[in-house]
Amino acid sequence: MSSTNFSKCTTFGIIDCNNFYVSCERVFQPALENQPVLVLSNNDGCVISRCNRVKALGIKMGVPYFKIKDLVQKNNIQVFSSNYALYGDMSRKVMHALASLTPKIEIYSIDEAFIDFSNFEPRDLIKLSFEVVEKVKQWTGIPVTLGIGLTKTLAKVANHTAKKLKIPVFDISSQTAQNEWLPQIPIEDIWGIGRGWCKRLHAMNVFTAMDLKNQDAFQLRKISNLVLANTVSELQGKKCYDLEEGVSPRKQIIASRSFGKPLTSLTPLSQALSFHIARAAVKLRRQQSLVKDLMIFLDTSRFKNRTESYRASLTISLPIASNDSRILIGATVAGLQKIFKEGKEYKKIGVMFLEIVSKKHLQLDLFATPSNPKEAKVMELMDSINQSLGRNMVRIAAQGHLPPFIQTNRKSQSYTSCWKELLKVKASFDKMTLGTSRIPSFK
DNA sequence: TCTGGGGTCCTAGGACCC
DNA sequence: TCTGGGGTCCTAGGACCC
Repeated sequence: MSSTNFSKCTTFGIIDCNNFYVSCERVFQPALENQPVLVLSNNDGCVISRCNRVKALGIKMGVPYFKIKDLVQKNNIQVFSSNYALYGDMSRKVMHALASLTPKIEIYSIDEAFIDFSNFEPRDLIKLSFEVVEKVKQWTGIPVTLGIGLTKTLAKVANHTAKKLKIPVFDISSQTAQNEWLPQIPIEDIWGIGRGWCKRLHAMNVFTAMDLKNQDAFQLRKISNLVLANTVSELQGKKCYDLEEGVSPRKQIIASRSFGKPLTSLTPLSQALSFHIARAAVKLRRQQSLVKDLMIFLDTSRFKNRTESYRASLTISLPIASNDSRILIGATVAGLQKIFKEGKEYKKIGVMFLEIVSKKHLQLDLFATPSNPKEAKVMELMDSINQSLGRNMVRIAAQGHLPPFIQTNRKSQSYTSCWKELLKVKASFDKMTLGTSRIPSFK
């Protein structure tokens, strides 16, 4: 391929933070750098982030913590409850750095972003990629891996390969690289191939990324679905997914939590539900949207037997779409009473905003009274107070006191979101020699 | 004793209409 | 009482992602 042709090719990069939550904890506690570390989900339930040493011990993603406690003790693994405020802030820092170093990015998840690498000469591209990895680490402390390919799916494959090879950058754009590596990648490691498809593809003697690439996307479409056919096309280098810039508003917002200990009576359940509705409403207002239909749900433990288990949900349609926490909470109180059943041990409650509309396109009911603009001001004011003084500083009375239902025993400090918990750095200057490059020691 | 939370997209099938 | 064929829209649920 001539270089003129090459410059017209679309090329994608994907950058992925290594063991993101663990890496965030390590930034603020460098002593953890060479120790085994893992991070747990809400209520310290499951393992959701592991450093390489923990992975090597065979501790799988999503495994319940109580099942590995012995292993943790034996190997002296440092365990953290999740600290989402911290991870969110670190994510913003990483994305900001990335945006300043590359032409165009799409934030794909808390720890991943696609990059538009089109129109680069291969040599420049590799040089830039190494620079990006180095600068992100230098500016944020977070180690990252970068994969490059002709499509998003191939870039993901490249990223996966880089991690396997323990190198910071890997480019799978060339046919040579694809011929060498695709036969070594099992289909379960491909973006978009989950457990269900994996099983069916195995039955068709498709085991590796190369096997899948060699399928006829058109024929496969007839017995599968669009997503799988697109994955095959993308492995063949035919672009199906573009870079999506800007943040698109959520089409659905969910807020729910499991309880540390089961709840049995209506009042605390109602408070917990109000708490989640208020959280979801903040997200709704942030993206300038309103909700028309919402669903509340209630659940006992997933792991109970059938006779004891109970789950129920109720969809509520508002007469006029709203984002006012008071209206949303008010609308659900009666609904919760309807689905609540006495004598059950509830483990989880939550809300889903299903039908979300833009504030600009609000349809008024023929008989509805238009909302008072002063009412909207109340929510604005509440959000701004909570933003500057801390979450939940002002809340709706129905939420009751702060939720006692979430258990986190091993949370690190809120280094980036709470003045009282800023990192304290003590420098001792006694050993420092002026005029040399020696750095003071930090405690 | 102890098992996360938040999203997207697609498809099948039912209801309803002409 | 018997009986066609096609279209749209909506919803629940599945599969996948991080």
